[in-house]
Amino acid sequence: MAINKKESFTGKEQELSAFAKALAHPARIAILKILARHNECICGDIVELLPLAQSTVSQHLKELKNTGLVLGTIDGPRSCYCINWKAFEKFHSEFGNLFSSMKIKNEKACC
Amino acid sequence: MAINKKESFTGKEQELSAFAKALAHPARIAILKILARHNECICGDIVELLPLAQSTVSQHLKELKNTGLVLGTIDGPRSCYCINWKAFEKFHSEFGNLFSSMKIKNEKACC
DNA sequence: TATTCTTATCGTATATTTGCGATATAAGAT
DNA sequence: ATCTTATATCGCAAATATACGATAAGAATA
Repeated sequence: MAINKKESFTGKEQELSAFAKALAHPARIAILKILARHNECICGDIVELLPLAQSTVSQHLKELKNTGLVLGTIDGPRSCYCINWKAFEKFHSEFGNLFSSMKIKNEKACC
Repeated sequence: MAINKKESFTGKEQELSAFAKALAHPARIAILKILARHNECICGDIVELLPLAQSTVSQHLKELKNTGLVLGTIDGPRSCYCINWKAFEKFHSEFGNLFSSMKIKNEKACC
């Protein structure tokens, strides 16, 4: 029970769902927006802009880093994060592909 | 602890993350693709196309229905599902807005 | 060296998700 | 009326996600 069946799906489906999962929490969307807004890389200032504890924010950042949407480097005593635009672009275009490939077949609701 | 902090974020952030969550599992992406591929509404044939039990597929369909991406009607003894193109379009454009609004500010990675 | 500041990680509690089998429900067929 | 067929829901187990405080680790500073 509750065995992970995710591997039974195609690579693209797994990839897309992993991307979507990264955005599946408002805090992570907020973090991405903050990172985009501040041109320079922001570190712990993110914590001050969010209603979450420092450890929680760090966890969300780790998830975004794991999916590749965010890059991080250590800058002296602090950590510097920023958006990985390349991965972001890939995500965007793959979603566009999914949407348009779906629409090719059908456009009419039947229910 | 583990109190739900999702309400602390903006409506748009919550909405977008809810949409993303709907796509955050490969099975649900596969279901959407199946629904798009078959022009007419497909019911339990989805179960045969997926490596999941009937009850599990029904649950995923319910989630897609709850987020509004899928419509369902009862058609005699069977259920008929199809994509809610209107909601789908909204999702698509809102994601596009997020992406482009982020890119306006910055385009250069700094890490 | 001791202190402080920043961030990551650990441990823990709770909530949610995923998945299945069993059962209920509802309509058509016998 | 009973049986079959299709689907939804219930109940449960296991896995993951969310959130926090406490602590560790690493670098700059006193």
